[in-house]
Amino acid sequence: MPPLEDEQLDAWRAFLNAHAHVTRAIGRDLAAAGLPDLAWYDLLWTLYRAPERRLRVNEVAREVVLSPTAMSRFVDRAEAAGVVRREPDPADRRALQVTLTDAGVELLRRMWPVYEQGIERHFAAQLDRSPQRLRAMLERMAESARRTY
Amino acid sequence: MPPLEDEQLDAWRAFLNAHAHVTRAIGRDLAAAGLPDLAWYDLLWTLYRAPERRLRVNEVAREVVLSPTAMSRFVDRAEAAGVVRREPDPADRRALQVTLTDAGVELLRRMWPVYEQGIERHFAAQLDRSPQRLRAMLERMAESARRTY
DNA sequence: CGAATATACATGCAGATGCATCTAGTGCAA
DNA sequence: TTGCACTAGATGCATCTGCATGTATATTCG
Repeated sequence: MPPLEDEQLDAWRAFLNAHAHVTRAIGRDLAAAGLPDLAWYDLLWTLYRAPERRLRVNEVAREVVLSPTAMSRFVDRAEAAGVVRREPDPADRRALQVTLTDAGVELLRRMWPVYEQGIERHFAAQLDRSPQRLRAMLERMAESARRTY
Repeated sequence: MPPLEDEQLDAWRAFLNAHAHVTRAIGRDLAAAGLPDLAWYDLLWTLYRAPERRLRVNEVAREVVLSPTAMSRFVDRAEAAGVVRREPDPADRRALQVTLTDAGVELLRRMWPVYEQGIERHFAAQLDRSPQRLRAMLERMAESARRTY
């Protein structure tokens, strides 16, 4: 492996910084609008786009990159808030399917404008003209890191 | 503000994913080597490169994007571990300077090979040929988000 | 100068996380 | 079919976080 160059290291630090600042800024925007955090959007949206709008707990966990433990409790909270529901999985009695409720879809809709504006202002507005290239690069990174599990 | 396009949104999700997976992978590598988390490296390194290797608590917090509360307690732990020390700031008696101990420098040195390899494998190896351009973009993002404080 | 305001850091409290562990249910294999 | 390793998910515990607040010091301005 070639040694790490200063420019690459600088890019890495910029990566960490950009993530921290942008997610914080969006989190603040959501909180200011009386809405839950970004993580809630991720959970709800992941279910929304899933086939039949339902996924098993561990599947959602993988999608949003949360440990099964954290997801189990996250679903507790989301269920208590009425935005998702746990239902038995007919195909496997160990498993539970998490499904989106109407209130969940509704929350998703309320969050989107605020979230969208945050992504737009802090992220998309700074992109070059080829978001695909960036996306491909980021996906290679995630893939590389995921493989080491 | 132009509406958010699908490609931009895809890039955003890839960004969140890449960050989550890569930092987790590096965290695991460090843990497997019996070393503390990435955040420790950030703290120590920030002090290491600071003028005179010392910064006030809130200054370090800003550098590594941690709330002052979190940093206060992080410094507690780091001090208990003997890698940093709190010293009164002669210029302001409210403030405390955090300084690196020899053991801190030593830990930094032990962590670097593992950390470097993680950055190299999961991040740098996936970069295009112009890390500067990516870096500039990421810095614009951080800057944009920071401004909204 | 002295009062009001602002800043640096610490801390009580209420969440939220990961790890190890537990329970229940699956599936393969002898 | 029964026994055993494996998987899905929940939970106790220790740890870490943010918010609101507290204490001490600095600064500003009438």
